[in-house]
Amino acid sequence: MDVPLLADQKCSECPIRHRAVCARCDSDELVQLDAMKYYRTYEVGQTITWAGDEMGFVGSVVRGVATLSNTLEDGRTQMVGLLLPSDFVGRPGRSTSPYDITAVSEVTLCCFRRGPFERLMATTPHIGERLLDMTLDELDAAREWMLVLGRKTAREKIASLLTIIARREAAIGMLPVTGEVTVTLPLTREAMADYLGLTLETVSRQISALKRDGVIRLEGQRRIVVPDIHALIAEAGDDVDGGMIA
Amino acid sequence: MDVPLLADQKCSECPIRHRAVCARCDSDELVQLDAMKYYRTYEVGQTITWAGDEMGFVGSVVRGVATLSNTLEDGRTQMVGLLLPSDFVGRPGRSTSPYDITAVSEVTLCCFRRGPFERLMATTPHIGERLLDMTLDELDAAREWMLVLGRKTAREKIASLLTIIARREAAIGMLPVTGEVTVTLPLTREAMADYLGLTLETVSRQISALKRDGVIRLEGQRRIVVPDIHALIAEAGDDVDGGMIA
DNA sequence: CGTATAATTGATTCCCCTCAAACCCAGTGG
DNA sequence: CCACTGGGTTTGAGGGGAATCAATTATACG
Repeated sequence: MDVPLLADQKCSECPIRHRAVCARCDSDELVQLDAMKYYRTYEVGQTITWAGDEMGFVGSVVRGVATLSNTLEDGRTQMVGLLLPSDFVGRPGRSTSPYDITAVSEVTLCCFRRGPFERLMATTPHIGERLLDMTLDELDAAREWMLVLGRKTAREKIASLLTIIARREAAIGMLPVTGEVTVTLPLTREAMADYLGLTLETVSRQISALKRDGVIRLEGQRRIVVPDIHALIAEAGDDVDGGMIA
Repeated sequence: MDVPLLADQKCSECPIRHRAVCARCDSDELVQLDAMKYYRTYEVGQTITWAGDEMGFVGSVVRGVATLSNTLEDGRTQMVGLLLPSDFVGRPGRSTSPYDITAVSEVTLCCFRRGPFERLMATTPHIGERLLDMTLDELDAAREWMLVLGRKTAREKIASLLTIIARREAAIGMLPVTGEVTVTLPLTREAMADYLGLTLETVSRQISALKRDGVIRLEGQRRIVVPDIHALIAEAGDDVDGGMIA
């Protein structure tokens, strides 16, 4: 790994310090969090928690990508969330997750035991306020995704996913996103299909079609080069772009 | 109308007192809310706000049903939320809604001007806490709906919608839901289609099919009788029922 | 009764799923 | 060095479920 060991990292030097649930905490509050936090790391493919299982902690994704997904009895699964660095895991006041949570790359979580965290929340409005904002953002994202799932064609779905990942990579890395963009897919074709409500074959076919039409180029199978981000956004069929991408 | 006029209703006697954003407020806080609240009523079909427009207030649905929906340039629309009594409208800290909000029945809102409400939130943790809980519940509901949109067949989608409405009516009315249940649809076929990511023709066909198969009966076109709620739940294809229905 | 809106039903088309085979590539071990 | 493996991916052939286009029927309302 080319990242420093996180075992003893101070909150003040944390890479997600200004975006995570602790973003608005002052230095006193940070000291308290610092004292109660601990890190956990998950391998590629490892399950962080199964739907319905007890989860003794909540926390933030520090590094890596995890997914939330729902499954029907007969095995059909739908991904309902993509957790990137700074996203919050778990729900205060509830000890189980209604979703399977899975690491799709190596993931590091900054964890807090549920009880102490809830007690801290009760006395530290900054945390609850930040969590409310983050939750409202996630709700907006979930609702935007409902439009993708319910009304978009397979081609538009693929373009939407690539656009979203480009946006989020831009937001995290603070990179200006204009002209030629390279997106590194954190997901397999199957995971993309589960996110988009498609089959993996259809995902593969549509990616090939976008490549054939010159909208994207592939470098290996996880790197996608987008020569003109606006052409991709147009393929997504959205009304107006969200403003994150110039 | 068979409901009393709400113009001067006291919060303490409000029908949604114990479920809305004000649920945890003590009597002092309630006095403050009482002083700043005002009611607005919308006709059937009236738009409460267009996506992107300024909205000077937030509030709670007191009576009636409203919908949140997203629309693409070419007119495809996807409903992303159903607002029933006690649901919150608007977002603190943001002056526009990303969705169209429409009254599908006559709707009464209990409104608060944005500024005063946000100031009250800053000093009254009970409100923010309740709003966080409500938002987390809505996020769960949105994610559950993503599974419906992404992975269920048309027939399962219809059954899922009927199940959800039955659940929510039960929760609001505090009625025990067992055996034969009657669901009053607040939505037209087209609105159902927009919620389910289908066309109105497919909605109609699947309702006819469920009727033909004895899973439901129609009384008029808005009342649906479910002889055996468990048979309907089975049609929805869900893994395990949510526990609200015995 | 006549009009408008909502709902049902039918005929046909097409997009995506299903089933199936081949391919690519990295890792492993003979 | 190369065959062997296995996961991930691509591509093909065919079928099915929902969309589309179109007509008819019900319901509400003046």
